[in-house]
Amino acid sequence: MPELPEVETVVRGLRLSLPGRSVVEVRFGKTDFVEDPAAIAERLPGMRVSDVKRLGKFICIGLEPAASQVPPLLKFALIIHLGMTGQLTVIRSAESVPPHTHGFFVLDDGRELRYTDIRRFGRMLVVPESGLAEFTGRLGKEPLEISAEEFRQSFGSRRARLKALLLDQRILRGIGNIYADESLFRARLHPARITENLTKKQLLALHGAVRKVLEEAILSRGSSVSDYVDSNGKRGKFQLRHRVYQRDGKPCFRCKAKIRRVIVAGRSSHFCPRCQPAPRSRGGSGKALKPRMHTDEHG
DNA sequence: AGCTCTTCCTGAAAGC
DNA sequence: TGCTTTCAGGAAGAGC
Repeated sequence: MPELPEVETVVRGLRLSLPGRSVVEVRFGKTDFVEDPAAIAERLPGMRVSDVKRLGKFICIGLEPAASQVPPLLKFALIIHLGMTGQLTVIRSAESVPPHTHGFFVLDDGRELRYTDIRRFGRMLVVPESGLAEFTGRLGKEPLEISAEEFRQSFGSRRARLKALLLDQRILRGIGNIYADESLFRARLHPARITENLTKKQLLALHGAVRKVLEEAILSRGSSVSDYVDSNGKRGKFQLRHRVYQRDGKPCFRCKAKIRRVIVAGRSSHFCPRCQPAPRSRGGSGKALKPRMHTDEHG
């Protein structure tokens, strides 16, 4: 599944191909993942790519009028979310088209940008440049940019489970199931722990673990667990370095205990029961925190 | 506020 | 063997 490291890898690849190129033609297959496909097909031809950015898990392709006599007031961005199985590739137009390819952006150099998405959980839309700030404002902080202090403020006083908060794009943008689980393992924190119960030290460990996991994954060009490929159609390698994700039943690399999988916050969550002790279970090395028997039901 | 359930969609895998 | 059911999951929305 494309998360921050995968999207970052795709964006870096697109940056080598797209800026300076103009869109000649747009075609769509199925369009149920596209917001206003007719407008996109009408507005993109003649536009030139100015830049490619990543906003969390969104890919943001900046477009400006290619003809110099047109006032550059009409800048906008094509924004794409890859969902679960989305792929964005740049390839010569003559190459064969894989199944489930539903978006074609023909470029002026004999190549085209293609969008392939088996399950069509992805999203595609255009946003005028004037609306980009609002779009970005709905998202949380970049995990690779947030400071330890900001991280502590965002997480410190919440009662939700750690896993739920890590996946919440309004708090941090870009983390998905893989990197949530991998970060929690490295911080030695159970996914179901209530965030406000964490010590300062634990929050700092989590902040560091998130950064480190994401940076390592980017260096490995992302995780290819199902359909993920980069803009050249190549798979990533970080799946070979996963320590808990989809390793249930296998021994923990650190302590040999069997990795377990449970549902937390509606998502399958993989963890080591020994390295990441469950909340309120006896067993942790004794901190002063005693689990409460009863809590008030309403809030 | 935060949890669970549902919806979207397809293909793989499990069940019968 | 072959058909049917279940599951997986990012995100958004409903309902509790």
